[in-house]
Amino acid sequence: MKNNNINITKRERDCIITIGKNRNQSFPTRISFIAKSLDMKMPTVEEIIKRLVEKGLVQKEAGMVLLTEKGNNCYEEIIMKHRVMETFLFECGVNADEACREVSRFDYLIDSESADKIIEKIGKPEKCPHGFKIIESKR
Amino acid sequence: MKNNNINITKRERDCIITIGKNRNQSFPTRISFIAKSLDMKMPTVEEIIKRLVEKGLVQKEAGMVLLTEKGNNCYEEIIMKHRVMETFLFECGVNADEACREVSRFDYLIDSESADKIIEKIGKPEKCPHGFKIIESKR
DNA sequence: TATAATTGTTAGTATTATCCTAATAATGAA
DNA sequence: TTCATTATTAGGATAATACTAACAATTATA
Repeated sequence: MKNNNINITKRERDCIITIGKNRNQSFPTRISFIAKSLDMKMPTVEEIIKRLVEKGLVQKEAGMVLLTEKGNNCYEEIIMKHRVMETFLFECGVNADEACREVSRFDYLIDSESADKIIEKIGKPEKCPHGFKIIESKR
Repeated sequence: MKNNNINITKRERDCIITIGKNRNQSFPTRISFIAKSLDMKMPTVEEIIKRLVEKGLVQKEAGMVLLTEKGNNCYEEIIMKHRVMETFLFECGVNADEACREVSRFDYLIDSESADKIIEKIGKPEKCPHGFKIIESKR
């Protein structure tokens, strides 16, 4: 009730978002892809992924980086929190992609219980305002 | 426009809030007081304050820890962001002191420009919902 | 005032998260 | 098979957060 369900860091969040976004793509998610997406070097990504594996959120399979069920839940939660907050900011008059960038800094810090309550107030948006993709902010 | 005006860490934020909250109190703000308030040891606080002095947000005077003008502006900004977000969460049905605790995790990450826009939407609350004091969250 | 208690500071460490380069290993493509 | 890409490991570096121990300075009190 008081804290977030899963404790992750900003960069772990970024990696989860990158992997999750790429789930249903034709090409598999690889360390190199995540590194390119987030403008990081591969060993840096390797280390963050290592931690996510330890936390049971990610698994490696034949060179691919996949979300576990737990990781997928975590991803869905962050996306939900992100969209809800972003929609709110957008309705306040913040530019859509600016709102996206900004919310990326703290979406993962929002309580799930709070996010649920915000949803009741604001509705569950299926996508970012204006259809912008959720970005993994570069630090 | 894209980033926050001043770059501070979570703990720097906590210290600024503690000092700012104590500004007009009869007793001066000391390292020991901040340490007690935030449940940290004095050398830890000393180091964070050292960084805040380097950033021009805090100054030391006769054993007292004071906010500079810049530091005071920073404090006012965070408080504003905090209250506005907290009010929003409260209106969504989140318990007042829970909202306070939660918002303390990310208030300092909100853009000033966004906060201004939220204010136009939600009004400028003079105090937290239910009059709870803004707390410096314990990590 | 002398002593005790509280505060402040410095030194020295530790941990975690982020990052990197360089080297090597493995895999895939041509 | 050779080249290129990708993955991994090793080895560092830095910043933020935290601590204990030791000592200095200040304040309070007996």
